[in-house]
Amino acid sequence: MKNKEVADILDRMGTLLEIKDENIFKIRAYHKAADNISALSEDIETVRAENRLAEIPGVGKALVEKISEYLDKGKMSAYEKLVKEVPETILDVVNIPSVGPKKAKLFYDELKVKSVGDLKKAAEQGRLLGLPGIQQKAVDNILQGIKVVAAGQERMNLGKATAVAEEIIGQLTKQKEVKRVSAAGSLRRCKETVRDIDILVESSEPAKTMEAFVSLPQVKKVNAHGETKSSILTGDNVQVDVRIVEPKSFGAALLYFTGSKNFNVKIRQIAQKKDMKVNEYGIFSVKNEREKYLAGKTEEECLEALGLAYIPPELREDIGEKDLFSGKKPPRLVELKDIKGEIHVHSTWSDGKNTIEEMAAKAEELGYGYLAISDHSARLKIAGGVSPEDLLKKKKEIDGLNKKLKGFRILFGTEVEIDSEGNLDYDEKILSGFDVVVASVHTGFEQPKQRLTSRIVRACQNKYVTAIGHPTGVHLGKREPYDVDFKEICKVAVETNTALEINAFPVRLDLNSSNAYYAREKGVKFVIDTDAHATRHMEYMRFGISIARRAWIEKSQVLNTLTVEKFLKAIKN
DNA sequence: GCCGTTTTCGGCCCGACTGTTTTCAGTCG
Repeated sequence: MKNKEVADILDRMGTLLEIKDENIFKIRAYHKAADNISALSEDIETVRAENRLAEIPGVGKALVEKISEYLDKGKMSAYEKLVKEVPETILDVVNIPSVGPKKAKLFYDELKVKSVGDLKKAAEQGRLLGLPGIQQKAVDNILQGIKVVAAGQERMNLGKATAVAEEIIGQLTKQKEVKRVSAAGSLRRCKETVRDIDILVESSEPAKTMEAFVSLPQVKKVNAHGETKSSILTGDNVQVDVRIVEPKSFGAALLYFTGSKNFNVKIRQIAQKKDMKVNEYGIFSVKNEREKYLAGKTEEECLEALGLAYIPPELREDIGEKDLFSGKKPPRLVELKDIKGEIHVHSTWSDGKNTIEEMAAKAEELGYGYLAISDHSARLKIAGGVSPEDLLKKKKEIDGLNKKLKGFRILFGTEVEIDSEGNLDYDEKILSGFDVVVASVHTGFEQPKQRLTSRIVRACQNKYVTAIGHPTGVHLGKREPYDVDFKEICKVAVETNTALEINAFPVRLDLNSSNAYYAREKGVKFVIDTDAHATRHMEYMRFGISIARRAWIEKSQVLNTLTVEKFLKAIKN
């Protein structure tokens, strides 16, 4: 998939054009096209092969040519030309907080600053001071910004972001004057990764609440501290922004700060057509030059004023949004309470921290009716893979526990290795003994696309394989997904009635939402699993649900929303 | 550079905070 590459190059061009002082709308066109391409659920090379590039929103004749050139030759002449005029390394300068295209241009024009290194030197030697609009404070901010970037302010996974946010929300909620608190931004949309955390607060005493926020124990640095907006950095460099709004604006602000950016643009365009205006304070009619407040207390009320049904935050992205703005009700997406069991958790039989009995007790506590204990197979020695002999003992333990349990069933499962040739780690006789088989790749990530794909395809074709575990192998912040022909895998998964897993473990979140969106369109069935290695991990199910919802997945498309009897009937064999 | 249910030309979403200024530009979301 070259989607990210293409999106990156267009984004870079947008920024370079801005440094060149080009037309702002041209610049925006580049960024917008980049946004839409990175959110694309299909492989852009496929789109190109089928001559459908122009169907991507924001991509017109000129960009079709540039993108095609890049995909064909691996180079884009317009980009090459641009970096001859403006050094590419200036993009890193623009990336420094408090430095944007304008300041980068100023430093380049006046001081020949071409890189972050140049900028650091110039700042330390006092050469920035005295340039138009630059005083000591600005220099300090730039030096601080360079430090933060150096410390690696990457995106964190949804699990970590949720934990940080919920702790702060908990503390803010304790304030007496605080009436309502909600996360907003990409966290509320449940994106797989989140850069910073947005929190919205309704308070009867804003100044007091803001003071409390910037004084929280986890605050390392206060970046901004105002009446309605403050921004802090936590000990581990997570940026948290809090905004305080009035009751009559809470819904409008929540809508606005939840985004996504493009979603907001569309909402405002709809408003304009109806002689209305949308901002974070409310929905207003603007007939005859007079503004009248129409709605703002809740998101529901705001969307209704615009003639729209409620749109869950997870759907407020570019993918699949087309129908949302017609006023039609979005589908009833899968919810956490629909989940009746899961089929991919580990126990002390392999590398899990808890016994089968403890895992089962946790599942019951979560309200499930069944749980498949799917330990690693023999070959994965590093994770304590279960030998064929031990499988018999494990089965016995499960049978014994099941006799004691009422209204709950432990299933005998495995997470079987798909080896480098696509063979499974247990033979057919052993495989036939399991209730469920999750087949996964844990080795040979670097193999060529063709080979990796055929390994997974072969696993799907095995009549005992229930599902493919974490199908793309991504490790957020560590490892890119492996190079597979996802289109082919979806096709075979449908043909063979093999489910694809949405792995809810926060560093995985695999399938991701755009892959899951594509798979759903192709008719793939899903299982949502936590891959828990300890009882508490089973609470990660919520993140898998979020990914499924972002992919527009409904209850009927998720096998583990079925009761155990129906589930076992629905899977292969 | 994109886009069109009044348009193939003339629009293109909106506001807070900061740091620099005496009214605003730049950055950020």
